[in-house]
Amino acid sequence: MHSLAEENYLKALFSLALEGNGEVSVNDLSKHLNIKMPTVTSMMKKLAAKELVHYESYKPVRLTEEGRKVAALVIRKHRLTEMFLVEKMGFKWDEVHDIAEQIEHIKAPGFFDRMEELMDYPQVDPHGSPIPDKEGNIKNYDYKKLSECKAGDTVQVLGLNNSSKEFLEFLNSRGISLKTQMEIKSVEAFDSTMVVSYEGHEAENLSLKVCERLLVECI
Amino acid sequence: MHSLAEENYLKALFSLALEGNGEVSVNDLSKHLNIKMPTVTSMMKKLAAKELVHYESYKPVRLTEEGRKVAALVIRKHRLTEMFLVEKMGFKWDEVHDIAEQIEHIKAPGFFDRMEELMDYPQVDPHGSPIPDKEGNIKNYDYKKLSECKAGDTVQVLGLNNSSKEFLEFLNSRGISLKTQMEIKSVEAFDSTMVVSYEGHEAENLSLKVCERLLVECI
DNA sequence: TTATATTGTTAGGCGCGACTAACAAAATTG
DNA sequence: CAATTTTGTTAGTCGCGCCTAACAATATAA
Repeated sequence: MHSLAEENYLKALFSLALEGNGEVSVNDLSKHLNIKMPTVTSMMKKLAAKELVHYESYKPVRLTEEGRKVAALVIRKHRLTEMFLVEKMGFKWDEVHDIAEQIEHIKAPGFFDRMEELMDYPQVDPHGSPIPDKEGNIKNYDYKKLSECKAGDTVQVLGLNNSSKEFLEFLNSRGISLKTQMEIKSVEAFDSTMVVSYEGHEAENLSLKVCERLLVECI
Repeated sequence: MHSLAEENYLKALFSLALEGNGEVSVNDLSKHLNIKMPTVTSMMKKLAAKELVHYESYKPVRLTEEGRKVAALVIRKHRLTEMFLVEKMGFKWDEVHDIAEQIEHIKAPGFFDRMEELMDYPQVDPHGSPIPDKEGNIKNYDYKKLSECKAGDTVQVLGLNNSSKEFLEFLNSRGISLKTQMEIKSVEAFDSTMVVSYEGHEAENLSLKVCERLLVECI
């Protein structure tokens, strides 16, 4: 079995790999986890010895197939938990991350399988991120960023790029959630700010930073 | 905050104290936790420094008021979790211990409070043990052991003394659960074995070992 | 292309929570 | 009460996962 620390490194590698081309620098890992570089280096050696990562000195790190699977299974537990907390326990989407962060390390596959069953096999978590299956396979939706759409498009919010507490609170304050449908009224040429309208909001300004974090589908 | 190891020591102290007079020997702790004595000694020093136990060399250990409270709050989390797993997630009473053993260390009071609310403030866990309140107070039911009853008594099972997997499986095999009502047909003078009858079981033999572990109320 | 900045590694240390070996105190018992 | 057994402590070690200080490699810029 893998330690809590190992699981966190694998999870970090998984998500950083998604943002880039699959290769992750020790530095990025260090910053992402808030752990000093020498510690990261030595953990990379350990994970390499366990064949969970490909690692050579001074080269970026890649997950092995096995490492990717382990990471995906932790992420599965995280996302099932988040969904369960929202769907079955009445938490808000901005309250679930920290709890899920702890529960994802519980060693009891049946517990998570039971959650899944009780929710009738959800495909995504409360932030629109896909839930890996028991084998660690992830269905890859490729949503557009809202920022890639153009004036006149009508879109539906289906996911978030980076669901920090601050971003979720911003969305709450604007009444935006998953499934919200919006029409792009205009895009400011200078700074890419968008004016959008949706249920109860006639003309809301969304900065580029926001538009890049909203994942949508044109409808 | 207290480490996982510390919480486990406190929990062990709490339950061993209940079995005796409140004093627990290093040896008992060591055996109960499956941790060698020197390790226990040094943890006692650490807990004493944190004022969670009263400890002097070569003397038995007692929880302080604060230590008792911390232990009770961990037990609260354990028992709420067990109840939630059974009531809301459909697990059997003999499946929940190991999962609860892990979840009890989650640091997220709101999570457990929400469980409690969803279950409408249960008073006992699936094995009949009382659930401490948020302040760590435990309501003390003093049930009788079945072994203390006599032929002719009619009793209701309300709790278990020591709910090991093996004992729970034994009870399952005999169709005995919480709330089961039984009449004591006879008590064998030689070895205290009881013959009891209950729903669907005309004459079941229960050894002294079993009768000492069944907590009942005469009705 | 050399100087500088950034990134990564090595070496050594630390606290935690476990361990063994050796010894000391207390309890039991002959 | 003395011998023995049981219980408890001290001293020292170990792996884990973190750290800092110092140095080395690579990348960037002058």
